[in-house]
Amino acid sequence: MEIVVERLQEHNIKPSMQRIAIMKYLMEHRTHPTVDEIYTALSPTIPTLSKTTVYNTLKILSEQGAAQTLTIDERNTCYDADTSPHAHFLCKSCGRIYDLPCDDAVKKVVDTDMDGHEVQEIHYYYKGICKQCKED
Amino acid sequence: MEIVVERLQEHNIKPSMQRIAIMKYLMEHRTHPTVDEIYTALSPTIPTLSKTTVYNTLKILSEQGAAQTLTIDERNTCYDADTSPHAHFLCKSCGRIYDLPCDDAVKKVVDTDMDGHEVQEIHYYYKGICKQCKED
DNA sequence: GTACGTGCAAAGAATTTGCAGATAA
DNA sequence: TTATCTGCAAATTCTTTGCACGTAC
Repeated sequence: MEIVVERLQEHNIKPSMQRIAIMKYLMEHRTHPTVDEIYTALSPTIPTLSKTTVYNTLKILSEQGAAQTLTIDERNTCYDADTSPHAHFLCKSCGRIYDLPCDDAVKKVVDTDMDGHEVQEIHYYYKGICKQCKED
Repeated sequence: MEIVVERLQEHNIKPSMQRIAIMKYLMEHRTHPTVDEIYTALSPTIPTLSKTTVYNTLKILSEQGAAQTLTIDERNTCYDADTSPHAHFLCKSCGRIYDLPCDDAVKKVVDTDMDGHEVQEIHYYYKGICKQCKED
């Protein structure tokens, strides 16, 4: 619990009850949930929670660097508490998003071929059929 | 003109007047336009054009591999006639999307660390401030 | 004639906004 | 107090759907 509060404070976010719950959910569920998934999961525990607050909170978390916004899924925006450089794989069949290690060679690209642009965010997305779905 | 028709046919898309116009626009404007930009640009020339047709056509182009769907911009989906492997840079200030060469080392990743997943699409997105905006 | 393409209007879904009440330093 | 946070409802925006008409082979 305390680690969640610290995480918020490290990123200059005042730890309200709702924000703690949302940050905590993101840290414990590395499934890259959508706004709706988070809302649905927390609603029973926090009956007064509104979707607006989930939207607001995720926006702040993302802006302050406490979470990452993923646009890999065209339908819904997803969120990830892991802000370290890593790639994502979206399975077109089951919809799951997997984390993938980000090769060092890949990171190097940023320092080289950027034509003078200043890079603040890196998103590596792969899409296809995941191992599990291929086996079925 | 003929090259546009060929491009459609190569991807098993019947070349209607609207489809040719949209494919042509994409091939001549490498600015990664949105549905709205394409619609607005072509409307004067094709007064009866509907946005539904633009949506339909871009969906087909993307499904058939004649164009690429980009989700780098959280607000709008963008389209790119260049389907060869290359990365994209989105400037958070001016909103422009730049093409970037895709390092060979990057492509290699697909064959190695994929945990058995079958990759069908690769999207490399970078975000930040572009050279031009930094100079202003 | 039959299958396909187009475009209007309506529906649907995701997200944002305005604002009033609740909360906290 | 004084800022900020929350949550409802309404508005907005993007995209899809249903359907009738048009077109082409």
